[in-house]
Amino acid sequence: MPELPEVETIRRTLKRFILDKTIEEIIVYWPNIVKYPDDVEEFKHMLIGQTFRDIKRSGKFLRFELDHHVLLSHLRMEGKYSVHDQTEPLAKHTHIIFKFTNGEELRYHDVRKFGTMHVFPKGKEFEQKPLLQLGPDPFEREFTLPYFQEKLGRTSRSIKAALLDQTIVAGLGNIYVDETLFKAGVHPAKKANELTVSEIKAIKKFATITLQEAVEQGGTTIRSYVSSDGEMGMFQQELFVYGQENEACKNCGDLIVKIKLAGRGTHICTTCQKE
DNA sequence: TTGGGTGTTGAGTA
DNA sequence: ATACTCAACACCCA
Repeated sequence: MPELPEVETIRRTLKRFILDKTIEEIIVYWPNIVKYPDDVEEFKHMLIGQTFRDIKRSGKFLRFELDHHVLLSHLRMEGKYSVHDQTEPLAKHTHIIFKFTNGEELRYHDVRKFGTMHVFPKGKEFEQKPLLQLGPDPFEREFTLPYFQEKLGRTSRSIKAALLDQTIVAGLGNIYVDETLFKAGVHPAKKANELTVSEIKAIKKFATITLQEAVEQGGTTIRSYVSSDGEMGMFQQELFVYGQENEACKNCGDLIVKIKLAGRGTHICTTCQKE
């Protein structure tokens, strides 16, 4: 569920709770979440005794920086972090616990168990999967018009599929791709390499604006997303097309329709977004 | 009741 | 290279 704005909100709220906290013990109830190292005991060994120094973000990945290692965490559809006193009862679907030396603990909760974690020595995290192939997010300096033009010009896939491709631009998911393409007035089925320069400029501009505004609103809560202090996002009030099927387009009044594209539910106004 | 859909992504196939 | 299906898993709703 979380896309860039939700991950960024989680990053900011979680920082307040875990910086300078030291890991004393780790409990893993669902080992499949730990992708690297493949041995869970080694995963624990690399982190125990270390202190959280910072939390950063790359696209939809959280990067927990400790003294000597970095924990990469991808929330996929339903991953959540929260901090509790160790005496509080565990919620259902809590799969990994990082116990601190101060009696608190960081809990990873994930109803669908799709989330992933990787641990690498500090500085090595960008040299291998999963960050190696990740493109820049719209807030990074590398996300320039020439870069974006070059990437889009090299694929005949739909612009929807291209924007969901995290190696081209990181951080957009199904909600923000649909919102971006609506605001840019581009039909999601249009082939990426057939877009005009002005369409590419509009997509770039509205992707950045939409993500920025969603960060300012604390993300989008559709069903289950809450940040690490339990707060819901507010950006769902600002959605133009996502989840708005059979509602009137806020721009022209025609009905928003939902189609299937790139394997995903896709929301469009067929008047504002011509093929 | 049950099957299809869900804010993600990777693998396998043609 | 791309598109399509399936997989991981649990829950919700028509």
